[in-house]
Amino acid sequence: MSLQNRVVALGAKLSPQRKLVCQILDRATDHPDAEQIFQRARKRDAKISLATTYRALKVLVDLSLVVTHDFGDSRTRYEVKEDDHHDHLICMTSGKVIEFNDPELEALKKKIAARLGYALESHSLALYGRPASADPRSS
Amino acid sequence: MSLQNRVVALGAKLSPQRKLVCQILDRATDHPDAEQIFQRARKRDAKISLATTYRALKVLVDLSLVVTHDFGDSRTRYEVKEDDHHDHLICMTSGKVIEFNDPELEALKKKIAARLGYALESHSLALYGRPASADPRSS
DNA sequence: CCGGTGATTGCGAACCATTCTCAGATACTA
DNA sequence: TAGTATCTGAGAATGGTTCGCAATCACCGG
Repeated sequence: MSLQNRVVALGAKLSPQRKLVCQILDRATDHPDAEQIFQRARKRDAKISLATTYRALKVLVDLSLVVTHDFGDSRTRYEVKEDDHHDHLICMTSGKVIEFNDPELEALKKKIAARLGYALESHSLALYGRPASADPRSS
Repeated sequence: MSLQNRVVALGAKLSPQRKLVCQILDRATDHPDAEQIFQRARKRDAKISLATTYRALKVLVDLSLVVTHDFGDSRTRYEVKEDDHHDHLICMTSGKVIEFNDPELEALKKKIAARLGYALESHSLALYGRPASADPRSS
């Protein structure tokens, strides 16, 4: 189901601006920050404001339809929350973000929390690395 | 070896202000942010500025003697880098930060990066959970 | 001891991402 | 169609962090 349909399904209002932000996130293959989302939104609605972009993103995050990431720079990245959870590896050479899913890792995180007496609610993980193979400049 | 001695060992200057910041970090058992470190420094040097506190922290981080953490609020936390690496679990009920070391997790992170073709250089991990036992309000 | 050179400091201004304020525009309800 | 609540754009405000600058300090050769 598309992000905007899920917004409606949850009973939230879907203004033209929110719809636009939903569509941009649905189509995004990268992990854009608010400014990038705002710039993309602008191309289809020259009047949309950055504040409204932030407000739409907050609504989506509050509905748990979108998740945020912090990749070490000081900008919050946004991504549609999919059923298959994944974490990220950031290439320190090219800046590229690689998604990965590792069931063993997921299980281990829960296990560690449980061992400490906690029920895991969420987590943030980012791996930072450089290409290991022959060409360290490859992206 | 104390943090300030390590600074000297690396050939960096140790001004009274930097020395003070080093001592505060060495004694800290929590994960203070810059403002907290500044307030603690003030108690022994009423003239020290917040900017100098930030500058001293930057020197220590650049020397890889101190690491930073982001626990989801918008303040950077500082911690002396010890030989034994650990990650953190943040209690969403009390805000308490629990350190843990899990060799299996460390190995897995490296393995995942390697599988993707990367050499792991660093990572950031924070688990967020709530007490799993009888009393969900316990800290 | 003394001046020179470069690093460090305190202060306040500047920055940047994000949030807030507020008045006007919209949308649903009755 | 009026009433009420929500949303929007614009720009000001905020909070953590960094910068610019003049004053100060530390160390060196003489």
